[in-house]
Amino acid sequence: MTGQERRAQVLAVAEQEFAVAGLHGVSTETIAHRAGITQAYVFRLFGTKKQLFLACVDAAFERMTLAMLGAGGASGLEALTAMGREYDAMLADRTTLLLQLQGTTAAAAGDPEVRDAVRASFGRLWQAVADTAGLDPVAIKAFLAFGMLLNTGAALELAEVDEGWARQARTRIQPGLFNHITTETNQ
Amino acid sequence: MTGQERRAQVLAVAEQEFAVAGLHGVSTETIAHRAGITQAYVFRLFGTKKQLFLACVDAAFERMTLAMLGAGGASGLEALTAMGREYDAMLADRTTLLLQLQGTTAAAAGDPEVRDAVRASFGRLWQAVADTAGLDPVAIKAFLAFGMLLNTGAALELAEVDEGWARQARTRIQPGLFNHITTETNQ
DNA sequence: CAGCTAAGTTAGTAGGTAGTAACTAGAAAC
DNA sequence: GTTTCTAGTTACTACCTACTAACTTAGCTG
Repeated sequence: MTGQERRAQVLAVAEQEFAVAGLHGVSTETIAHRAGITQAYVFRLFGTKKQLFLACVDAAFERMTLAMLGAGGASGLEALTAMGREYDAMLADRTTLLLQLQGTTAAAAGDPEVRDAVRASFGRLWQAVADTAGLDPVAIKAFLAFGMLLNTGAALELAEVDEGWARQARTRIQPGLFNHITTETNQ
Repeated sequence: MTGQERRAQVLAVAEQEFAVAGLHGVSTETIAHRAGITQAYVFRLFGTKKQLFLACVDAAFERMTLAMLGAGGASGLEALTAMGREYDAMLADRTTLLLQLQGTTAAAAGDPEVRDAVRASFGRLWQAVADTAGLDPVAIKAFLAFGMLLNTGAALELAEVDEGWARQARTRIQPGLFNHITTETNQ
């Protein structure tokens, strides 16, 4: 296997592990074993555990950002509707959603390297949504806020909770909502 | 110092540590040392590290829930406005916000004990907001979604970021927004 | 003062942790 | 046909980890 192929494979394994367990919740040994290599080689490929973690988080935000940019073409509300569909499709990809969450919480630890990297990723995502939709800042903010709630839902596995509040957390929001937000906040 | 006093003190220290570093990001030794006792005594007081962590997360959600319930009295939109003020005041209490985030991400690991506890806490918070405001489910959902975004902002320390998107993430949302949401989703 | 209880410590176990240095097998290059 | 590069391993260090059992000290009570 070439270096690039191996790197991609290790990254894929690491993403799954970090997504559920977080930076300190899984060992490099576990990741290496699942990838079928020795732990020492993981360090050869990625330098430090933190760098591997950040590569995973970055990839997750990048996937989400590209999905949002890919929903462009149409403008304004239509673009937001398309992005909503994209975000909804992302619900199936639990790893991506959880990595955003894990990156965000890891950023709270105060390590500037982690914090700055996650900030930058989040900023790019925000900017992508804002540029693609071109709507009122409040509508963009609302859109991303619902995104954060979906991430929470993924972590708590609300899909399998049969209670009133959990069902309400699951209901798809109507795209028209953001149109009303835009209209009302600009009146 | 009595057992109860010591318990409360250890809990306070543990909350601060877990809030920034998460369940696996801080050792019981560190917490014990900061509380001025031996590590062994922490286990005598709380049984396991996980139980101590869950006690911290529980306390954070409980504080938030009580703050929301305390904003009641008025009904409907006025209650939501008051709750918004409460949530905004909570921004000063970074520990509480981050513990919600840490609890949520820890729940992703698949441990049923953690997941069920955090689910229950989150459900109680949701129910408290819903009962106090008594508004449309979509408005409640939007309110809590913005809450999740504030938690994210706390983790990334967006308050000190001087970029367009970060400034938009900081802007207070107008309470009237939720009224429009209620009106529009019920039309 | 004897006995009990509550608060707390000492000293350990058993295993995991990130990270490093030195080595090796095979293929490609000149 | 030797050299050089690439993918990968072995073997290790130094230390941290949650958790336990047995002991101690001080105050309260009969």
